[in-house]
Amino acid sequence: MVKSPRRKASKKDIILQKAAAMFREKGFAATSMRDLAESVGIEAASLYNHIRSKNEILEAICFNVANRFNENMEAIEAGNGNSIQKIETLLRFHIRQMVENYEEVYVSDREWKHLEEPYLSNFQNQRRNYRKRFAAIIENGIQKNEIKKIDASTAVLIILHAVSGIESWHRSKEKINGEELENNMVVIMTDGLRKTI
Amino acid sequence: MVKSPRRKASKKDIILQKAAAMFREKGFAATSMRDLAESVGIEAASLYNHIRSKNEILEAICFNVANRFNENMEAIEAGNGNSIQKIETLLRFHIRQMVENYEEVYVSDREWKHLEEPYLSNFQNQRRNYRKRFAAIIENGIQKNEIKKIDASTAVLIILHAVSGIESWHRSKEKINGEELENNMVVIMTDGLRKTI
DNA sequence: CCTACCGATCGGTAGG
DNA sequence: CCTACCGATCGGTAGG
Repeated sequence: MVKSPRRKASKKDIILQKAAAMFREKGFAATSMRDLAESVGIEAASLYNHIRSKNEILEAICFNVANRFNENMEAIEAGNGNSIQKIETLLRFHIRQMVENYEEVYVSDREWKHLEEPYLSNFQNQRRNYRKRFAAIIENGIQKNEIKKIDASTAVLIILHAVSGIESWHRSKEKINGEELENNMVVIMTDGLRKTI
Repeated sequence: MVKSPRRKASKKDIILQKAAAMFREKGFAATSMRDLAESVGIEAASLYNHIRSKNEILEAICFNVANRFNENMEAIEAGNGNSIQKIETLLRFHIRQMVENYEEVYVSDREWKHLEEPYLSNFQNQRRNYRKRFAAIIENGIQKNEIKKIDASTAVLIILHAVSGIESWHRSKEKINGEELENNMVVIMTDGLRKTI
């Protein structure tokens, strides 16, 4: 799903994919290598022919996701459009990532605390950097009078966390349509709840 | 902090408080009873004179929080005010709980998956019920033409998750003032980002 | 509240 | 990729 097309999923890919599903469901610490091995269909010891350690799996998941978001941020920064349009594009990207790829994204968002140094610091820095760049877009919009005078960091916080809550949806029976969800969120975030007309 | 005044904090209270801090920091599964005992200042075996099991601690934290939120919801449902006012009151309650009591609230929000049956189902039911009641307030506002026609469940999702992200704030050096944070969030959620005048 | 200890399970390795 | 196994650590109990 995340991998480039044409290439077949290797055993390592399968392990990462199953691991993301289990880490999301039970959490990193509560998932044992024996659990994971069973879901892959091999013995626990055999996992170590494909990965070096349990932590390496988490690193692969977290940095895969981080790279994807960073690339998208660069594209948006370089693109045209006013600040509201940029925020809308970012918002739609986040939502789509959450819907299409939600196990990886969810794990990266909630389980990164279990990374070990130096990966932990590296990841935290990337996170901080991403939020700053997001806030800079909002601040730019405020200066240009496209966005009302709110605290940019608070707005970033709200947007990022609002989107990361999509999981509760994803598994609901209603199975809200992805596009409809996107549009609803965009309206609420950009225009608020209150009826103005 | 949560306890009724006048009564001194018992050893059990101290254990629950330290546990909330550690569960938030490292996660439930990654916190050992030996870790917890050390932070309380006794041996691991001695914890069991005050609590029955590790899971009982999590139960106490989660249901304490759930009860507080349910009581507040009842008060708001029974009170007067239009739908926007009710939502604003709910929002402010959530934010305040998160700021003043955030270790307990955070743990209840992120670690409840580690509850065991029958507590797990009980907690999930209360959660679902709470969200339905929140959505009902929004739907009522839509009918009365106070709120624009958005999907009420999506709005609840956004609001609840936006607020639960406050933790990243709480520990930031900026130490944003609680009241200022509240006002910023209320404006963004009710009026959106776009400048309308 | 402590010392001493239990069986179970953990992440990971040796050797083939 | 498996069998066999390691030392460490886990939640929890017995007995005082």
